[in-house]
Amino acid sequence: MADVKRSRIQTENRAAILAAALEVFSADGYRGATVDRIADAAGMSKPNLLYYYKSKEEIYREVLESTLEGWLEPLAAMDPAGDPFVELDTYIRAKVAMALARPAESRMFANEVQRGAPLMRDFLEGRLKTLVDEKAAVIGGWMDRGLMARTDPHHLIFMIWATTQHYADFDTQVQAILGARAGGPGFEDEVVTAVSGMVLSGLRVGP
Amino acid sequence: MADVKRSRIQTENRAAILAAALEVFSADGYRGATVDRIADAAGMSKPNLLYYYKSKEEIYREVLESTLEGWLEPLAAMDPAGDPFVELDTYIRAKVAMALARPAESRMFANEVQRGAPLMRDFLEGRLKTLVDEKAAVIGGWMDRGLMARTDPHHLIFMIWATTQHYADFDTQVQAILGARAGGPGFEDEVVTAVSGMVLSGLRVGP
DNA sequence: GTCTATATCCGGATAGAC
DNA sequence: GTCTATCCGGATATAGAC
Repeated sequence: MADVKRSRIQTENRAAILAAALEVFSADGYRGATVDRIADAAGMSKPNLLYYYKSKEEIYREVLESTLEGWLEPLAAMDPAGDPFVELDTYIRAKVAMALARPAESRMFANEVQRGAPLMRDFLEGRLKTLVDEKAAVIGGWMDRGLMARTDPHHLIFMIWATTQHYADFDTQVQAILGARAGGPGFEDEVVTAVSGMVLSGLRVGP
Repeated sequence: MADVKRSRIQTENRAAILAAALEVFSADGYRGATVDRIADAAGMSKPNLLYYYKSKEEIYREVLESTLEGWLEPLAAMDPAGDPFVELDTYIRAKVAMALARPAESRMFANEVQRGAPLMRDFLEGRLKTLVDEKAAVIGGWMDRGLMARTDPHHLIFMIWATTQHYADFDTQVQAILGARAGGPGFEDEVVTAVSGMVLSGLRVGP
């Protein structure tokens, strides 16, 4: 896929399709999305779109796979040798930034998982589980060394995922409740401060 | 709606339709769901189903509205006169129990919000916002009185929502990572302990 | 490479027999 | 109240002209 030689127009059109598909899939899910709306959003006709990707599923797989890796990076970057609170704060900061910068990707994954992850099962049980188990062990190590309070590392990771992705997946709800406060220029800092503060303050070890 | 007289068979069929619809809508979203699959799951023919509900949208509205109120109750029950940690722990406990007992409802709401909440907008900006603002003020009052550490009350509520609903909406992912540990008999307690512990420990005021 | 036209199927909804 | 049959719009995908 990645090594095929393509003309400039091909590259551009494929990119336009993937960008359009991301928006449609994230809003309506795989079943609810239509090739028609993707083609519209990509500014081309439906047959033309199907010249680049043979089927709706092929587009979906491509969008999923091309964005998945990016969401693993911040967790993978967590350094066992670092200070737990610096590492966790950095992680939370990165996840909040991603949720606010690329909410459509977050919603697409949420959608896929909510329908039982038919296309992501292997990824969830394989690469993701391996990475999470590994990082849970890192966090457990910090606890063993008395650097942070004891809690279940897996649930701590779930908590960070849930709280950060909430601002992407439930953006509509957050905006309905916070009004103009949400989405403004200082909002990312506000969220990072609140989330990081609440998550980490409970993990500090008493002096 | 509620006052119309109905035969026993009508009552049963309508209930079967709503139960089936909940499953289908929660997995595939409004657009992705089909009347056919709902009818199948309800054990009746499509025309027969449409004898009870005139359209797919009517079914959807009914399922949404009939389940919405239940999810507000635990928050509404939070008592300003109570102890903050008892009240918040009770709230978290109730939300975890609901997420594990009725995950399909949680996923259906998540789906509706993720697609921009076309049918729940008024609810989000009205009843929900009012309730959240009111309870945020209650939490703010506890902070003013020095009963708990200071943090943004709205984000605290979001955090409780996100962490508890995570176990319903991302159930597939949680199971992929935790394996047999998830879903077992002691799992609800495990989740309550982890979530309540992490959320509340950071809010305790120093001795 | 991109279009028009179209084959084919599926989904929502209705008509009318029983 | 429940069924079979069916209409019709919309959806995926393809054929073939340009």
